[in-house]
Amino acid sequence: MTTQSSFLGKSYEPKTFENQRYQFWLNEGCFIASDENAPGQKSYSIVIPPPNVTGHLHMGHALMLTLEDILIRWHRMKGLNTLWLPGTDHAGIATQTQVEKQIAKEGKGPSGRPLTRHDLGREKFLERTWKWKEDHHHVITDQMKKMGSALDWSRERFTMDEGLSKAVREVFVRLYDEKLIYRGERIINWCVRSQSALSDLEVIPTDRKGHLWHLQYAIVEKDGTPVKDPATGESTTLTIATTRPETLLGDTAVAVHPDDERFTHIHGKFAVLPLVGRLIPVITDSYVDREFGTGGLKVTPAHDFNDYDLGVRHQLPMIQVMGLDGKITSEGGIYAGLKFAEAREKIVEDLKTAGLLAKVEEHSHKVGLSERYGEVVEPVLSKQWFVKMEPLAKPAIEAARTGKIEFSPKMHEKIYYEWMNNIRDWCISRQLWWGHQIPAWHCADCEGISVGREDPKECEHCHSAKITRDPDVLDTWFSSSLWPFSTLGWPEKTKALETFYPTSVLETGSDILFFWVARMIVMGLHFMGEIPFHKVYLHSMVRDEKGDKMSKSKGNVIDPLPLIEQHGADPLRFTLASMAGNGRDIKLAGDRVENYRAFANKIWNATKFLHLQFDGMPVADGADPGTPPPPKPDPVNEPIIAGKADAGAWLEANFETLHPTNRWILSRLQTAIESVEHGFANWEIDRASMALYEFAWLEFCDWFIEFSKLPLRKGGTQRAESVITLHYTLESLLRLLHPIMPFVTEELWDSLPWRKPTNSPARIREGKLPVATLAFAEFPRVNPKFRDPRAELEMTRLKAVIEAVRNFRGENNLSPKKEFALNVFMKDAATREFFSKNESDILQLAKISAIREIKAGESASKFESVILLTNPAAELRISLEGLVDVGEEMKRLRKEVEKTKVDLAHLDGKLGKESFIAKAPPELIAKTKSDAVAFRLKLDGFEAALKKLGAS
RNA sequence: GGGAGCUUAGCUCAGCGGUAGAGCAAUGCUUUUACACAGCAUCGGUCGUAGGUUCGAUCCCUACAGCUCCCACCA
Repeated sequence: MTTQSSFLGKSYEPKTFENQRYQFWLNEGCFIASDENAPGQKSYSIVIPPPNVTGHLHMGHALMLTLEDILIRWHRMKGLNTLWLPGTDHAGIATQTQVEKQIAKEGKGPSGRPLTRHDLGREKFLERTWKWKEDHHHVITDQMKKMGSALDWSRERFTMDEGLSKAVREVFVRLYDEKLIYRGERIINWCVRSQSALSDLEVIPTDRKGHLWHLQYAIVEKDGTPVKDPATGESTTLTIATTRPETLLGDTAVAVHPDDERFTHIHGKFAVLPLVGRLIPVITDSYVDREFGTGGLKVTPAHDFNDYDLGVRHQLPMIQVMGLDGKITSEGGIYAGLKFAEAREKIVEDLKTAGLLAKVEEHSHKVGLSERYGEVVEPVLSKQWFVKMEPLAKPAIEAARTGKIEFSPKMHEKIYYEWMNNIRDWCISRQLWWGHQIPAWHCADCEGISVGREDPKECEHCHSAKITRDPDVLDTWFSSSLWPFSTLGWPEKTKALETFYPTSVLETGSDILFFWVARMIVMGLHFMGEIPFHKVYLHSMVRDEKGDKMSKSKGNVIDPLPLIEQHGADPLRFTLASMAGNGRDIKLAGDRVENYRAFANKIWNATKFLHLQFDGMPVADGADPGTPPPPKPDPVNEPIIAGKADAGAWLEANFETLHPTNRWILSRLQTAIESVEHGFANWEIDRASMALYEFAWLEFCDWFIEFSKLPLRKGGTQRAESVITLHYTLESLLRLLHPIMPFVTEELWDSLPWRKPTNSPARIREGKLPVATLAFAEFPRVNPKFRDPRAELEMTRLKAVIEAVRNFRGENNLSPKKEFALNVFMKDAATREFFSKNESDILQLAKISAIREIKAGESASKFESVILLTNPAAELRISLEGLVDVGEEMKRLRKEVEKTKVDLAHLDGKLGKESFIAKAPPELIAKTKSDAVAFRLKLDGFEAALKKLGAS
């Protein structure tokens, strides 16, 4: 035997229960969704944005996990067949790099250099990477569990597992057959560091300080004779400004604007390529900006996206001078073999020597850096695989336009359109090993390509057996784009797909709108014929307290794990939930988490307070959480709730006769439920959080519990009523809070004497008994019967009286121990009734020794202070003798007078304006008038009191 | 170059047409048997600047300034 109050520790100590609670949920299968909905049941599903399989939990993950878990737990409590599908991403470059680093540490290759993946060979390297994946996979998944995420782990997927690989292959083959995937030689972004192509999105244009070198090109006729300048008769030269002089090796033209009169005489002529001596044509194109630089442009089709377009337009040769290895190719003549940076130096030097460098300017321009490594990415000409996006994008744009997919915050929809309307083909091949190898075989004989669901034995065009598989793998985002349906079993027609596709919501960081969200919409529509999700919720980036991006190099990374360790997962979750506002960046400061830890502690202690009311009650020790606890004898409330186990039903039945404070808190609870419901439903989770915080702390703890102490002490019916209200409200509050703070609410709820076990359809199907958990307890619903405006008004009045006295006490620095009597002049019968009814509460909470009514004309003392209330209509008079220094009190009164005067002047100002009277709405005028009357009365009262004190 | 967002108390942010709000911080008083991870009270703001619309503007409109982000091919 033990007592209820010893059930809970002294204060909130999350470490003592978080892991056990999570384990309990897992053991009981609380997060497992059913492949089929129960009769009449709806489904709700979210697929997780899969974190990098070898990654670590960062604040972005923590935010994502919190927000999605809130939606998931909320819907599960509302009775939906709820699936949150977990999984991880193979993250091509990131993972491969980590394994390469490990290999490099292990030893030296034959040339004495650190080992590379090439020393191991593709097969061995992939084996190593799989092992690395197996070894590290648990790190991130364990960390996700620490956050409390209610994920259905029985359905966990990995982008390279068998099923998903099958889906990837199926998609590739179909798109290839539909001619939506093609292979072509294009200019692409080449990352020398990773030796791979990158998509446009993986290149970050970054401001770099550089130079603008002005090069001089001699203009000649086709036969090499110099062209004379018509004005001067001198040999013509064209000066061209460039930020990348080394690319001149690959120049195949120079261009000027067709209407640029400065250059009319050189149209159709040729330029002598400096240092190289090659003759290249002068072309005209309106793309050239006359204002920039010298008005002349050098054209390097193989190494610049714009020049590539120009090259295509004018059918220029494309000379690849920058090699994939980061060195100048043999096309670069004497510069061959130099690294790009070295070549630039040498070329500038040589230009100077040759007198072809007109001038050098400082210049700031954009350089493409690799998203992954921050190193310069070079545009080069290369054969790659592409997805033709335009036809695929059309239905995806339509889906948003017709409202089938909604974006929140709204502004992201615009960004989505902007990108989708100007979409470019997606380069999907990567020269890596870790990933889905492209299912295409090249024939050595006919050069044909064979693509198929099964590995071919021979070329499908010429039947030659000399075929080799394309070595490239697919962009990681290719498999991610299939995630909403590949994870549910596609291309098989599974029950899970039928039940959970389209998913309900896609929630992720706004930074991967294009990388991921847009592409999922495209793929979902194309392959499922249906949108992949109904709503897109995009959260903002988490930054440090100064608003700076968190980065390892800056050292300002706030790691969620130590915060969980220190304060618990719930406070971290509450912090993130309360800051996930309107789409602006989240500035996270550690002390916020501390603050919400205090909140958790507050709830903890409120629950302990409730337990105190049951103190001494016998309960079974070590109750098995898996079985419903036996009904507990309840000596306190048995007489009242006899036969009725449901506190809510009892309160509803007896609502009319409840004490106003009880009716008040029940009424306020309905408002809280409404706010939470609205917040959760409308992607305003911060508001839902704040509403709960305020209800729990300010209304329930600060006022209701304080009010309840008196009846609890009194015993009898009053006590029973309070206990039941207290229990009911707290129990509802815990259910309301559960989606945001699952651990502490479950721990506390499980300690309650009257908790009811519940069950889920998935568990029922397995024949499992109900279990005591909030995981699928019913989420509170507004009960209109508990709405009570009269009780709320009564409480507002009561609070006004108590606050007025506390205010007086506070401003005069009076100790709460110092009790004094309150003389009250009551203006009407209703007020008189109010004071007599609430006397004990006022005495208790305002620390008053007695309330005495003073009749009209009667004055208690000269030394008294006056506090005027309009609601209830009363004057509180407090005798100052032996209590407060008269001078101090006069100061306070003068302050009040000043304040009231300002308020009054403002109102009078309004009322004195004819235009206001003529045009403002009548209700407002009436209210302003009555306010003015009240303020004038107040002012008179204060002035009279002041006068009296002054006279004494 | 185009676009979006932001600018409210020392800090982080709500409010978005009728006399400015919260939390934290600061200050004072309290160890009152849920909680000092607490209670009560106080201090603190010409709501970025300048115009306009309106009886009335933090809220709507215009311009400007500062910050942030996204997109884009200025060599």
